[in-house]
Amino acid sequence: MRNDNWWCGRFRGCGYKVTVPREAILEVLSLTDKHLSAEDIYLAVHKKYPAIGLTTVYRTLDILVSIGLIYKFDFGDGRARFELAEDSKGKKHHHHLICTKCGRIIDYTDFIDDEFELLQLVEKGLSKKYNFKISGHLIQFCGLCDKCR
Amino acid sequence: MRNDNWWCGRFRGCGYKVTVPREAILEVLSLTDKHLSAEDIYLAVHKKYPAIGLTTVYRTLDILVSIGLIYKFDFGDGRARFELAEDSKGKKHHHHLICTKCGRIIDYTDFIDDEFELLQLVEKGLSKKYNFKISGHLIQFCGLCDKCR
DNA sequence: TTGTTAATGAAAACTATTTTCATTAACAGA
DNA sequence: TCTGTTAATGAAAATAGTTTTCATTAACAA
Ligand SMILES: [Mn+2]
Ligand SMILES: [Mn+2]
Ligand SMILES: [Zn+2]
Ligand SMILES: [Zn+2]
Repeated sequence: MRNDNWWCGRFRGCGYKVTVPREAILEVLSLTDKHLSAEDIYLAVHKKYPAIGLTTVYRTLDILVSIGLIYKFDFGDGRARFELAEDSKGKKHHHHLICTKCGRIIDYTDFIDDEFELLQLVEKGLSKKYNFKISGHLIQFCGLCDKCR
Repeated sequence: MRNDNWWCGRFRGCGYKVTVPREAILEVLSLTDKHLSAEDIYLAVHKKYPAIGLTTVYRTLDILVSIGLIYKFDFGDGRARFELAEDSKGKKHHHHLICTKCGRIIDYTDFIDDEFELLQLVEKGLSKKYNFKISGHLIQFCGLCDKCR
């Protein structure tokens, strides 16, 4: 049992082994506030561990999404982007503001309480009406940022 | 001036010619309530006009998105999906409920007024705080549909 | 320490989408 | 209606993100 990072428990609990690539990938994600693509992560990880392959990055990201440690987003630039889920560290639940010109992403938490209140109401209503088990939501605004408008 | 469909005006007004492929693609989109992929549209159009190519479908969809006649969505299945914008015909503004297991998409308009009210508030606040010119929003819920839960 | 088996990396495959380029058709003006 | 200009088109090739294959390696339970 090499390491006792906070994620090892969740990882082993789901039947996955704790490996060097997996730890390296999670470290990269936990040290940034950006929304990284698989290749971004590969390049960052590559600096410290040049032997880790892009395939492993993709595979690990799939697992991390499936066990809820990270979120996967599509911001319309043709590649998936990832960010650590909020429950673990100091991360707060937030939504996104996307510049359609330069691709800049802003995390915002303003009005999140008002949004949460409405989300509760809507989720409840929808799950009853459509007999849906709702597990998540996506809210984002798009437009032009201060530099692009 | 061959045709006088409602979209011809908008089309010519933006400097685009009205062509057989463009009309065929818009017809397919206006006759369905589904969320079609480029290939879906290509196949549908192909039945009536076998000469129309997939490339033209992609090109036309790009234009239609850029002039606001259709919306482009990513529902996580690896291909873009399209649907007619609401302002033109009997279409109402709506949001989406997505089954993560079978991929089913449900258009819902329930609570849309409450959502709209909040969106107004949030858009106003965000555009002031971040000096963003907001042009659109995306709201969707994901979970398991009645058949998959 | 060892055996089992999941995890890995390189290369190839896959797939949605875009680009290239020669040909065709829309339509403004005559 | 006819014609010239030029945007639009379709086939094929290229691109790029992601997934699959398969032989090798490493995690970890015993
Ligand atoms: Mn974020
Ligand atoms: Mn819809
Ligand atoms: Zn911008
Ligand atoms: Zn379903």
